[in-house]
Amino acid sequence: METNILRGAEKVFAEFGFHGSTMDRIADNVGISKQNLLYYYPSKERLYRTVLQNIVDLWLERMTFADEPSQSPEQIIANYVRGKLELSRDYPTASKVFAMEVIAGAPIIKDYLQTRLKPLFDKDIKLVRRWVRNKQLSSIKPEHLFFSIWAMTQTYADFSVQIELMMGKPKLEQKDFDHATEFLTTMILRGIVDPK
Amino acid sequence: METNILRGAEKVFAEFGFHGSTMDRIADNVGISKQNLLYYYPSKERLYRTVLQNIVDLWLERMTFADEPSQSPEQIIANYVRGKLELSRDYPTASKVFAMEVIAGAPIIKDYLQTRLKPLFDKDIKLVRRWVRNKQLSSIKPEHLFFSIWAMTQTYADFSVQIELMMGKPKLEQKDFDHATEFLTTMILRGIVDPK
Amino acid sequence: METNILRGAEKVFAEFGFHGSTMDRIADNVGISKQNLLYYYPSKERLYRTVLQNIVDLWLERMTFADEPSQSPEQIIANYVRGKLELSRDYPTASKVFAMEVIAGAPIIKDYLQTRLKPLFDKDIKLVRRWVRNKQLSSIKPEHLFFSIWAMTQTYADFSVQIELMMGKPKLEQKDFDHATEFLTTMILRGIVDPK
Amino acid sequence: METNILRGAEKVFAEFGFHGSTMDRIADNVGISKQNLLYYYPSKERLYRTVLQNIVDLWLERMTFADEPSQSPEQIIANYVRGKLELSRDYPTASKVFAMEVIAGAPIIKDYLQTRLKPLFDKDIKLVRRWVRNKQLSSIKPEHLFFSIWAMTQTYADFSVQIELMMGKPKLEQKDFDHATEFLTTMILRGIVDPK
DNA sequence: GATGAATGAGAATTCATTCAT
DNA sequence: CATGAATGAATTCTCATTCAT
Repeated sequence: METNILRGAEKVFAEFGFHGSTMDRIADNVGISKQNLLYYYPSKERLYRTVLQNIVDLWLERMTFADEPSQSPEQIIANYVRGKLELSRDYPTASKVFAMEVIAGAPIIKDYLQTRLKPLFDKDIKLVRRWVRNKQLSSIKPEHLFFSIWAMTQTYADFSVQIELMMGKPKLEQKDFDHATEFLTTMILRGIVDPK
Repeated sequence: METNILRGAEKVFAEFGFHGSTMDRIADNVGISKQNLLYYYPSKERLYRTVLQNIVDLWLERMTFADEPSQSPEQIIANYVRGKLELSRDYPTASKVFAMEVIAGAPIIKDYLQTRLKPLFDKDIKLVRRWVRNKQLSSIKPEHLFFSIWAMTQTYADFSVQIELMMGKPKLEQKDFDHATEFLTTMILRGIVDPK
Repeated sequence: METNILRGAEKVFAEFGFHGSTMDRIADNVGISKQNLLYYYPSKERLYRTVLQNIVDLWLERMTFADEPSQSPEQIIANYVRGKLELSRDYPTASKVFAMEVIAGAPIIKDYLQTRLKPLFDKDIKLVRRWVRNKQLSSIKPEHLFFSIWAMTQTYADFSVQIELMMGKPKLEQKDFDHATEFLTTMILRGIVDPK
Repeated sequence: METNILRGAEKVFAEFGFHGSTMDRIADNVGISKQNLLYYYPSKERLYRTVLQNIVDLWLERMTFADEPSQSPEQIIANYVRGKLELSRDYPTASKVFAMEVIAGAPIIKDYLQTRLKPLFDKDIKLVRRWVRNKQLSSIKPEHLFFSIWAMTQTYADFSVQIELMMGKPKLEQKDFDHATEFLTTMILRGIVDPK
């Protein structure tokens, strides 16, 4: 039941934002009464926090490099992009809720990002810097590489409506994600690795 | 006065979303009374639509290539990226309002995007296709190029809080936008132009 | 168990009044679950009535003179005052619940007071009148004697917070009740008995 | 309007206590809409505090001796009792609200009593002590004199229902207050002044 | 233009109570 | 006896909006 609720709530939060979502609508969406919803989550904010927490946990796990020392920078980055795109494909509403929270100034998860994401980010930055020093990558600012990858991959979830509109189709298909993967990995890798 | 109101409203809408923004807060932000605000804009939705309209106009103008037949693809794309980044730097709240609207499913501006942006987008796509055909660009899917550029440039406005957190600074500076410009243009161009 | 519940409920009712008391809080106070509380008392009003019933029974028993024909008026009145003060000392929360009920207009116990207390009161009034006729007491209105005694003795329970505040101590002690007894009996008896 | 509201609210608070009073009922009582009530007092607690504040101000003013150095202790005390009884007669609902607040532990006005009433009380206590030392009064504990007078005079407001029930009349009349005044002043003065 | 007063339509909670197990 | 789940009926409070001045 709790899982059902969280799924339904996530969908509503993604569409209406925190303030625009009503407990009534969420309850409807889950198929229970508003009071029963409040039985499980004693307040809207608590429910939102729980939804957000789950999302952030899922997110953090994939916002940093998998530690695979045996792989080349190219392989690691390609895998990373692929993983992020899969996340956008499989959890689009989660991505939207996360996006809205951050755009609105991350009032709830600021601390969490600071204490949890930042250290992992710093570690990854160092790794990319080493690759640059070793001439495995061209001379780039690693921070911006990450901001770009995050943006480009998450946009397929967050801005899906715009993308669908531009593509002239009602829903993104697997094929589109394949193309995105192909495009992004190719562009990024060619863009940041010096030609031999 | 109207301009003042729109500026204030935009800021509030960016932070709280449509539903989370109250006429009271907007009025406060502008420095007038709620009733006076309603004198200028007879309803909250009307105010929101006006804000959004202004944003979209600004946006559309820059979401497509400037028509400069004398320039090379590289120059056009580089200018485009630069322009989009300037927009993010100069109108971050506008960008956020636009982003929230689109993430929420573009309930208000869907039609507008369909009728106004889509044709321009199609035209640009054709242009890029021609460049590809002429081997001026490598063999890429043009749609994804646009989605990526939009995402990467707008992220400096929309996700500024996250970026600032990761950079460990309270506010993005001109220098950061310079680095972003440098990084993005370099990566994109190297990424989509075959080495000679 | 029932006794435990009644004790806990009385405490809560005394602090929050009928409307301000929740079954949850009472259950908490007793150390059982709300549903279990409802197993013993099927409704909040039923519980309140029971609490009140017990209090009123205790009260009525002491709101009238003990029938001791062998004693002098002075002795009877002194004993009465003493007894009422002991009641305030030993059952302060009961007194408070009773007080709140009466102040609020006695919606529940009006009938009970009418049918049970009134006759006893009338009997006592007659007795005091006889004493007055016999010159054992000075010429007073007996009703007001009772209202005064009730008020003065119950105030040590009902207004204990104010009294403690004025006395500058966290809790009334036995000594304070001794002083009150001494003061009240002396003042009352000197006040209503003609000096010889 | 504000005065109307406060009067109506006082009546409702006196009958139902803070928790039992609803904004709806108060609004009804005043003859305005609930929302309009909230326009004037933005929350129930704020309204209650205001009502209580007014009452306490009225109360404090009369809970201590008027400073009349020219008068004898007997005169001062008699006037004091008279004044308190008038207060009970003229502001019975105010008295009830005050009583309920104190009985419930004075959650709101504890501080106020501590900082405002206590100093005045201490001053009066000292004055009575001097009278005792000067043999103008018999050897009594002054604190208890005050607690008793407060209780005896306020009971005609707070416990009016019980008193009316015992007197067998629907409402206390001026005559009853005259009798109470007569009874109380006589009993108290004879009770605390040594016969000459 | 500007502002005080008023209100209808929600929305989040609270809480007593019921039901099934 | 005890407890998790569920709900109807309030109740407080918010907020856009209207109206009169």
